[in-house]
Amino acid sequence: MNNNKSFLSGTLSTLILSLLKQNGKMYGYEICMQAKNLTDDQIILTEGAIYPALHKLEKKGIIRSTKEKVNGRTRKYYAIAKSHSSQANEEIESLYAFTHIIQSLLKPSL
Amino acid sequence: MNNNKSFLSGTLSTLILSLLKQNGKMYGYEICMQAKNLTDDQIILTEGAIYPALHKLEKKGIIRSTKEKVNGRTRKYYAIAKSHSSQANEEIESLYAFTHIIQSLLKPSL
DNA sequence: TTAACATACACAATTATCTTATGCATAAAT
DNA sequence: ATTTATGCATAAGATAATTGTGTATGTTAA
Repeated sequence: MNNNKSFLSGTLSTLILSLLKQNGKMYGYEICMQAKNLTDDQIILTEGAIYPALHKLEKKGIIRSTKEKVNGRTRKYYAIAKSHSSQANEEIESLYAFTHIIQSLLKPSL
Repeated sequence: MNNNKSFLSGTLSTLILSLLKQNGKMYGYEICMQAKNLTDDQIILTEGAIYPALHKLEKKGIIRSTKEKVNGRTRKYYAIAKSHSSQANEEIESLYAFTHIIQSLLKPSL
């Protein structure tokens, strides 16, 4: 990813899991586009970041992939592995909680 | 830092700026302790992370340091450089906004 | 009294992660 | 015909954090 001064650094894989959870299955390019569109171009996930992240998550067994041919182009769909859905949920909740902690640090008065 | 699966990755220097802004001046150890205490041990800033981050911010001119001897121990106080306070504020606001974007991605229903 | 804990800074090796750039390939649009 | 969009992948380099270590002083408990 590239903007927001790279605040996203450690959050990419968890964001991916969150999007996969919400959509069931998605392919890499779709994840990039959805993040971009949902955040009004504020979060840009680059291919150089997203594909290695997906590969790593798959290697860990947290997500699994299936290939599909659509309009002559191959899509590689990813979905959260059933066996790891609770782990994924925990990670997502953990990131959500983290954002609140940061907010409380940044604006302790609120 | 070490817990939260390292979600803090790209946010450390901005968190430092935020704490410095709130407290006027602080020394490294104090920053670690305050982050730990304010977040109920949820955010642990390690020395290996905090000191390089402080040095980098100082090198960039965003913060400045002054040494003070307290109880025989030397403390190196840091404060936001007046010339860079607006830049620091922008960064803090940017991180704050970022946390909201992430939240909207994680829980689009809310 | 001495071992443990707290305070306080710093750095170095390793690992993790992201950026930037590039490459391949097909389809649609201009 | 060329650009734009779709779609995956990898490699080099930069950035940044983890983990471990080192130095040093003050306090507290066994």
